[in-house]
Amino acid sequence: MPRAFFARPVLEVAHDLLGCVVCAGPVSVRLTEVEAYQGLDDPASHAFRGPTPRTQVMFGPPGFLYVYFTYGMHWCANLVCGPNGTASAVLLRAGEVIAGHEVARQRRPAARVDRDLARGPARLAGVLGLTGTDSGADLCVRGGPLSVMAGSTVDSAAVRNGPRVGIRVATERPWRFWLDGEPTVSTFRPGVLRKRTNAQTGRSKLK
DNA sequence: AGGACGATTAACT
DNA sequence: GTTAATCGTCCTC
Repeated sequence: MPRAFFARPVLEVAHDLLGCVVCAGPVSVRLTEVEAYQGLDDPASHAFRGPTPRTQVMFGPPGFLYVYFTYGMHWCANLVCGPNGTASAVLLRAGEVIAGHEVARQRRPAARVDRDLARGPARLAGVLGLTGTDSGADLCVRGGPLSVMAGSTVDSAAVRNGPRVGIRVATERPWRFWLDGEPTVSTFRPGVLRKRTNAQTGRSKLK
């Protein structure tokens, strides 16, 4: 896709990414579920507290890949969107593998059925073979680790949206988008609430 | 320098 | 339905 596709408001891009096809080597995935993160205006975004070495790519121009490591074992992939500097991105949450099944199964041996190959953000990044070394890659040049292409037309009436999965803040923002009835869409799960500790509140010691 | 937590998954009961 | 795995990142002191 041209950079102008990613340069639009992130909610618009998230909606339009459904049905698009992402390709990494021989593996192609048709996107069925994504989430929008609106940078500095979104407490749930990694970019909310300003740029860090990890999130620097989000603060650059749209059309680049942001890959992060989480839970000590998983990679997740985002596409940087919106006007330059807004630090917005779309998390690729799930999709249907439509080509390269053999390589996809090698990359994700734990998947028991093909439906599970790219069901969930870490599985999707895994099936695409993306890791931290791919973060910062340009999506709009040939030969990169990931390319995004238009898929078959999606009926806008099939697009649903609702709260994002697994987050503890900004839970009221309905910025998760998915295709109704797709078996690869992950089930909703609220963020796990944990008790705040003294160290986190910064109030452990008396003043 | 120390510690809490995570845009999750797989393997359990 | 529950929970362990596992470590980079970032906040706090």
